[in-house]
Amino acid sequence: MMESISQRQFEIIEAAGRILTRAGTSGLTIKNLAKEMKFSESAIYRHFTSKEEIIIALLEYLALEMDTRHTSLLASEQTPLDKFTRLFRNQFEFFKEHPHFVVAVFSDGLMEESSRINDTILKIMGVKMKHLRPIIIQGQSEQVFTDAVSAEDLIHIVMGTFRLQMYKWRVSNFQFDILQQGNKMIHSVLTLIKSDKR
Amino acid sequence: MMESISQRQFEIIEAAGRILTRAGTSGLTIKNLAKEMKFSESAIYRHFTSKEEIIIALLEYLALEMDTRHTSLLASEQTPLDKFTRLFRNQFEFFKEHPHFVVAVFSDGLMEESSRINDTILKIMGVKMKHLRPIIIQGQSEQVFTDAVSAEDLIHIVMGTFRLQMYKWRVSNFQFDILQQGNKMIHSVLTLIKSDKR
DNA sequence: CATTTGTAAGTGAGTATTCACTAACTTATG
DNA sequence: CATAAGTTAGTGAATACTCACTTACAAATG
Repeated sequence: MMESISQRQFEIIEAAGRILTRAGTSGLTIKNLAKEMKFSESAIYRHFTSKEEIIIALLEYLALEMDTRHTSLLASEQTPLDKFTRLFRNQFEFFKEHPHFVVAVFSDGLMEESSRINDTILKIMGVKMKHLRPIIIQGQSEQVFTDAVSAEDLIHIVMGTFRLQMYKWRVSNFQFDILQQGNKMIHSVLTLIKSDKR
Repeated sequence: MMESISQRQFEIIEAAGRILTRAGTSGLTIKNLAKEMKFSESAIYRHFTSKEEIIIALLEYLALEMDTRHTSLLASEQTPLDKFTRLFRNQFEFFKEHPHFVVAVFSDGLMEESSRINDTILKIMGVKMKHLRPIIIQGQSEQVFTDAVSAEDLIHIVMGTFRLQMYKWRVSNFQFDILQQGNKMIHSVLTLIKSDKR
């Protein structure tokens, strides 16, 4: 694990992000990264021991950022419905600002061989679920969400819907407005999982 | 497009499938493919002009196979509920028999290099939706599925749930029983989209 | 204060390896 | 014997990564 990150390291993962957005996972090479940083390939290795470490730093940063973001977002007293809507709106806003994370997280092509990278991606999904789960459970106990389906299954359905939305956005090359489409989709899911269908 | 496929070509895409299952998209190289076929690399090129053609042949085969499979499956007169359940059970059974297709279809690793491959993957998703859509619409008009949410959004939610199930199966290295888990999940989705939640 | 020593962050020219793909030749088969 | 299907032995391009060396600046020391 990387304890904390230097300024230069941060610049590098930002550059990596820009490359991911522009050229996808296969475009993320040390050569391109060096070009983006406007220095030589070998200089990259002054700041990271391997390419894998760069990707993991990028993903770890996302996980941390997402966790703190959601924690502060959900701190206040609100109805489960509000929290639910806020959580996803916040996600869509974040990914709209940083589309390269969509490429990173929703691409399995990113170093299949590395189980560490896969684990970090799963960790990110875990962070999201960590915040979603209490909302769902609270909603169910307050009878605002249906309990005809288990909380875990509700989470699965909601996450699956979200992920597919991201996938569609990505394959469209970020052409449509993810905020509008995403919120529309979340509203539909919400309609489904509410106790009464109104 | 490939009109029809020779016996040898079929053997090659089968071998490609085995490699995908075992080693993922990054393991699918001409060298590995040749080894799997027990002949030299160059012999592959007697049967396909490029690696891209092999992948496309694999995906086209899946699309065709899936289309005919579903067409015959859904021919008989049945309730939308039956059709829905059958459609997905059939899918899970198919992927259980041919897990490499999960790797191929749900990996973006294959995608980036070639827009043709990307298009073929989208085509496969399209085939699935082609069969799902009339079921949903019929179900809505018969009041068995809710119409509080549009058919397109229902399709999205159902497809997203399915895809996430496949993703989980894949990252678990096909460890759990996809038939059991999948059917359980489909039952949950069905509970949600039914007009009355029973 | 002047000089030595240490270090962080660069450079450019390599390394070995892997990749998809090809040319020329041989063998098997109908 | 003509063609289909295989082989050996390459190609150039790309990959992640390493090497010896340099520059700029900071800290330690006589």
